[in-house]
Amino acid sequence: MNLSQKCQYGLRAMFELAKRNSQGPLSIPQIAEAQAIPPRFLEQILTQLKHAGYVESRRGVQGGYLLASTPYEVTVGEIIRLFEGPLSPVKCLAGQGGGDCPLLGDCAFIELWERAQAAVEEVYDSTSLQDLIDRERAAAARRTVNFCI
Amino acid sequence: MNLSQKCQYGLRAMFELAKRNSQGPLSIPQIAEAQAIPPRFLEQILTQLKHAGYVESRRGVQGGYLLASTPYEVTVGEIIRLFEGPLSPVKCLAGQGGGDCPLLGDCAFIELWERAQAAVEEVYDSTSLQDLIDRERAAAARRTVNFCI
DNA sequence: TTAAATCCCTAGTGCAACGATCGGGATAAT
DNA sequence: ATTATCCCGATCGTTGCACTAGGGATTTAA
Repeated sequence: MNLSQKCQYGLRAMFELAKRNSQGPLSIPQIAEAQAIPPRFLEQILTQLKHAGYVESRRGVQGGYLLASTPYEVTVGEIIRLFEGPLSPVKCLAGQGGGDCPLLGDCAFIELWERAQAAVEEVYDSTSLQDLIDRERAAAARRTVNFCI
Repeated sequence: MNLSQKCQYGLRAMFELAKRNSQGPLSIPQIAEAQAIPPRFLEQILTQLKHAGYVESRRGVQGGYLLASTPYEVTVGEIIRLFEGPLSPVKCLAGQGGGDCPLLGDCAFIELWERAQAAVEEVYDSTSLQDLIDRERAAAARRTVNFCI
């Protein structure tokens, strides 16, 4: 069920990069401050995102990180899988070897786990970074209207 | 995402009690063997299930544990919540106090987490122990047919 | 050419949760 | 009285998580 802090930081970093996609590279301190992430920890997270091909980096003065693709192309599901592995509630689904389940074969729960996994995958895989940006804007607009009323 | 081993053991124990509901109390060794659960660990788990009101116990010779209600009345969702707490992917949804999220209020992700939580809740809360028993029987029947063919 | 800003890599650390075990006590049936 | 069972509290080893630290490599700018 639970997503790790690292995964959430990773998503927030990607979100920040997506929001300010046109401003050139964002440095670690910039992202860290905007999204309240410990900077040295963020460094590790960005390295991981880079190795997986989701961001690019520029070194030296004025350097930083950039999205490797557009916010429309990246889904939340991909990022979560990068940090958490398969989105399955139990190990025996995750590992293709079946893990070490002693009830292999006639487990009454497998179908249940598969359905739960499919349900969250539907949500996460159908949401792109751009969707998050759009929703944030919509929420901000709603807040403004409420404030006026 | 992941359910703890303890939670899975708890579900399997409940499932075993449900399957053999009419046979009188099941002892810890009986359940442990049938479901491949370390006996001393199972003891703790059954205690937890008892305190929460899901099972009853009989002491002494011929004692053991019984389901406190019918397999139709208990959902998988309840049991999972007993061991794992709220079915939310992030802390800030789980704690009614909002946890310690520094972005409280204008977080672009909240709606996403709510949707993911609702998706798994739909699956887990709509499955009773009896459903699991029925599905296991159906799966066994399917295997028999395949074997005959 | 030097200096500053930035990313890059490899450890290492403290803590809490998890999975499991242990010892010994209470209770009930025979 | 004996035995089978549950009951309770403590403990223990491992692992993963969240985070910190130190020192190096590049690139731009002055």
